[in-house]
Amino acid sequence: MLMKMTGDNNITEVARRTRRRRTGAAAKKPTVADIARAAGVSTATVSRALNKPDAVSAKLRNKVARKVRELGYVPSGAARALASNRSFTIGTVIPTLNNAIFAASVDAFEETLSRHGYTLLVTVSNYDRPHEIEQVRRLLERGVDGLMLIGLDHPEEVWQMIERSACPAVAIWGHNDKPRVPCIGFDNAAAAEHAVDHLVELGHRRIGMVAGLSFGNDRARARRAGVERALAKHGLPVVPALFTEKAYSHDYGRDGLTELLSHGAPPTAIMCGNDVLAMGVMFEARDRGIAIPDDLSVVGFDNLPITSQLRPALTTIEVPSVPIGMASANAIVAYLTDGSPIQSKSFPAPFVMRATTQSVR
Amino acid sequence: MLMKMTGDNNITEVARRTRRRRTGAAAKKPTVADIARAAGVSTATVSRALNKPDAVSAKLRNKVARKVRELGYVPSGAARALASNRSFTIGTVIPTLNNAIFAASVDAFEETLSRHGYTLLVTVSNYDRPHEIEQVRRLLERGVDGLMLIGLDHPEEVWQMIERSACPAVAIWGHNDKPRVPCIGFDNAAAAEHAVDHLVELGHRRIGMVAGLSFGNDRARARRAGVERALAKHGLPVVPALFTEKAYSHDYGRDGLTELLSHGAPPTAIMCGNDVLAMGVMFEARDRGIAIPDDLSVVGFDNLPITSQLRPALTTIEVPSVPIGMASANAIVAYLTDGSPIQSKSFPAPFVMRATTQSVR
DNA sequence: TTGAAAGCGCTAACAA
DNA sequence: TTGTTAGCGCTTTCAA
Repeated sequence: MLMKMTGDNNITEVARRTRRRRTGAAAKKPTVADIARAAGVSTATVSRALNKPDAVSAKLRNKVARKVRELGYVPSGAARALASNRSFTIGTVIPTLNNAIFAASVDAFEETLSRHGYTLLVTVSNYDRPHEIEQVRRLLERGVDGLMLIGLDHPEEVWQMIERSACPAVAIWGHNDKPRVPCIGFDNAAAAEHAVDHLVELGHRRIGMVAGLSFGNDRARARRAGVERALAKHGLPVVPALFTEKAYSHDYGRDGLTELLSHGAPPTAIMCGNDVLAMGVMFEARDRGIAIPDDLSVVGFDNLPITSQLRPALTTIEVPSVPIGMASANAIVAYLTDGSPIQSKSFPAPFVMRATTQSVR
Repeated sequence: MLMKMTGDNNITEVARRTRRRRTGAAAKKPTVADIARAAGVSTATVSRALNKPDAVSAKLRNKVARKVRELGYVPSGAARALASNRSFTIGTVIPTLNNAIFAASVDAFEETLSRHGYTLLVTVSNYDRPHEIEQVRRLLERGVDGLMLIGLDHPEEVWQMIERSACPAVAIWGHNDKPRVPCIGFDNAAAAEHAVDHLVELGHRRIGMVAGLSFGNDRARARRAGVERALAKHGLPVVPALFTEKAYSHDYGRDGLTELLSHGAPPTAIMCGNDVLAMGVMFEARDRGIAIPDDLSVVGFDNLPITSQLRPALTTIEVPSVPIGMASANAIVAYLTDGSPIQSKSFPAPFVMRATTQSVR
């Protein structure tokens, strides 16, 4: 501390040292300036060598590359984001990761993003709307370049924040003619409707449903609506007592069956809002000695891997979660790369006929 | 463009306008300076009002808050990170989200982080080591404040990057006396060993294993090691033909059983590396008419929700994935908040005895 | 193809 | 308690 320096430098140096102390005395991480100095070029050249190599002569490019390696230089994402207004980061808020179908989509989404140099910021809402608003706000603060949301059912505040921030967004899993943001998904209602058509063809007339919770969940609602639409189409009654909504677990599925069975004229076929509920129904039926599909037909939704292993194997609907994840990531990246507008898209959700459905006896 | 201005201002203004055009002509997002001006205070006061409200008089605090709302101000995470050297972002690289157990941990991890104002950056390695290195590098570039890794088996480069960057890290799911970074998990080997003890107690002498792939996977390796250790302890032979490693799917589990069955003296009990493999074994046994547990005992690992619903219900080992996720998030946050060192911790992994194990007949 | 230099928006040291 | 101001490390004009 005894060295002499000019006033200005002194202040600068003190500040610099103070900062360093905070970081932990030790390693001063190299910056572009350090690389530039070591390579005998300007910081602009270093930046260019790193980001648009073609704009730099091979000689300098190599020299820079060598120094980067030698000094163990790691660019600062924050500085880069601040200067370029791009974070190479995409945000998402999903209800929960603890659901095989969401996880598969997110997995595919991340993988695709990663391939293009983007990192995924994951946030979960727990199906809580205020919390979702908060999460979107935070993602926007973090400066994400794009946003992915599950479904089309979001608080107005969410849409507004997205619009104000001009952040490109895509909603997945849903399907709608005039969504607030482009939507890459499939037609939940049509898929459910088609399954019921099949049941009706088999001769079922008393068809019930153990649906997923529809509040704030447009997919669950669409599936239920599809069932009701099909019933109406076939001139069948929608018996309220034969429709119940349950949270996502095997046990709730069991409860669902118990509930429908308590009706004077129980259903001969049950459409379920998802495979987990359908499995719950199957388990409860098994424990009650109700034979599936002889006494009762059951249809699931999602086509989880295990459903094909059960006996009887579950008839269900395949959800294109991986294609959706990939397509939405690609759409966002394309938009960010060359401005191609994000197009809504609907994937097919094939009906998977297996062994839990049979002609009514 | 006909207005006059001084040389210096001119340059500045042009640059400013150019930037703005890139962003999309329209909305000039407000900055601290705008808020400061509107509220008639300094930028420092705005910053303080936002970050450490107690350091600002109630009057100014309110004034600032009002202007923030009025102008729709959203702080820039990048600028904040650059200036403060903190991103309030934690990174993780997991093998895949498409695995109920990881997903549950990550879900709990994120939730806990979120509660403390942190956002989770998720990255997946797909069990690919070079890719994992790349992902860690990217997370570090993004300036994460902390890192969460699955297991203790990582490329040397990963450890080095973590050390060089002085980024606090925690490994989860594993257990080891001298891990490279603190480890919050459970003793996979001991849990597996305990399960085998149980099998031996039931009189089993020919015990096989359908293990998970152990390459680059210390958990799978530990589970296998635990089984071998238990066998040795009881003076039982480790028959190589009775040990096989399989990837994560029901079908591979089926293959595993087929393989062990081809041995002259097939096992009377099979320990599995995870529940999915165990279910595969059960399904294959069912299809072959092998009665579980009468003809064959089976033990899984993970205690997936569905295992309790199967008949017979699967005997397995409970993995504390949610506690692990929460504890590791809390540990990182505590470190970041007040420097409390991250302590390794091992949770119990209880043996869940159900109906797939029985005395050898 | 290269360099000089002006910011990007914020925080924090220091002075008042 | 508040204001001034110097950066944080990078990108991107603009000029050469």
